[in-house]
Amino acid sequence: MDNQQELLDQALALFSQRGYDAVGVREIVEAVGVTKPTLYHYFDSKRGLLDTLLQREAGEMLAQILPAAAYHGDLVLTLENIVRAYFEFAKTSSVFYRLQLTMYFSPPESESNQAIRPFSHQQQEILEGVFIQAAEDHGNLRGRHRRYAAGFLGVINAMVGLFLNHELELTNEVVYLTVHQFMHGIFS
Amino acid sequence: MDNQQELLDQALALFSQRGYDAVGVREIVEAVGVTKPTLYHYFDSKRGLLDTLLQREAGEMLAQILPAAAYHGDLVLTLENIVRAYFEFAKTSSVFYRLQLTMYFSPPESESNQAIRPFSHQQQEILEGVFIQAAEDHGNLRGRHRRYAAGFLGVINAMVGLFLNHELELTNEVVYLTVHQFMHGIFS
DNA sequence: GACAAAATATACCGATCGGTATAGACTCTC
DNA sequence: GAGAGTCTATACCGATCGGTATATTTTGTC
Repeated sequence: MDNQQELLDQALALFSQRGYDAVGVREIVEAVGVTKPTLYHYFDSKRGLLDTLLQREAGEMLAQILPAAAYHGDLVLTLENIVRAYFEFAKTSSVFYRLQLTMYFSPPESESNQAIRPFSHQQQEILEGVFIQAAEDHGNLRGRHRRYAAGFLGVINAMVGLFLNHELELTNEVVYLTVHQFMHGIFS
Repeated sequence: MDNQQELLDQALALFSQRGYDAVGVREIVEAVGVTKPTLYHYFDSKRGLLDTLLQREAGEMLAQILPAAAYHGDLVLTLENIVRAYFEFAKTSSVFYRLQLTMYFSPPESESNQAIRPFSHQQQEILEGVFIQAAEDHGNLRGRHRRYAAGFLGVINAMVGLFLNHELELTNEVVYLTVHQFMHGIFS
């Protein structure tokens, strides 16, 4: 009976399936069984709906990743916690994970990308922070935090991508293998 | 004076900037300075325009990557060649690289994703083939080719992503570092 | 220069787009 | 139970969507 939340839920499902631009507000309100003025009562615009949706979902995602990214001297442990947090979120919120991934890689001047950018930026800073802190203990990491953060997120998203296509299960073993490979390469 | 190629060029630029769904055919023909029937004379539909565009650009991309992915017993050398080929293509065709990346991560039921899928599949098979061949020489790689291919492409795209955001130059040093990290991890 | 074919333009199609003016229904407070 | 504020529906807006019927211009061939 909560039309506002139902609108967010259906918008999430539809955006994730076919994309923000390809889904009209008409389709969203019909999926919920309400009319357009109801949507525009809660959200000022289609873009406002997207922003509210992101605040809800991305907020939850960051809330799960942030504590996992606390570095306390053990880089391997921290990276494993991060990967586990990403995998867990991908498993419990796969629909949003897909949307977030799509938006991150959407064209730079698209509304999608502009809406996700603050969230992506926070994500990037969290990961970079880990490598910056770790560089205090391991000098040979210094100055490479940006590349490492981007590469690390790249492999995480690659694994989640396989999972979303049902080509991989996100087990604890994959967590270990992902971090181990990142730290020591594919030969060890 | 070649309207067909100009239409493809402008479509590429616009799709890459703002996305396939957000760009109307009207905008494309206006950018070229022709009218809609001209576009529909060369391409049956907007989707047909996209398909023709992909055939042209993705064909060229694969043509540059395929020879670099020839494995002749030296995995490090092959991976460096692959990374170099990707980086070179990203530098000379950054607009299409962005579009291709966007389409690869676009929603599974979107036209964008469906159009790029055959190309993505070829890409994936090329990379997996390298790791399958290399596993004949290095047994400990066996059975992991899918994860390795996905992860490797993940870091490549992460580096190109930094480049597209002007946060990284794709130098030969980055080629070496990317492959070295993949093979031996961040500590060595 | 006649003729066919390819290329392009004018003007239009129905459908959908995001968004809203207006009014009625529901809920809560006093 | 009167009034205020929230919520929702009917019905509509101008603009744009992808696409096309028709006609005209250009181009190449003989």
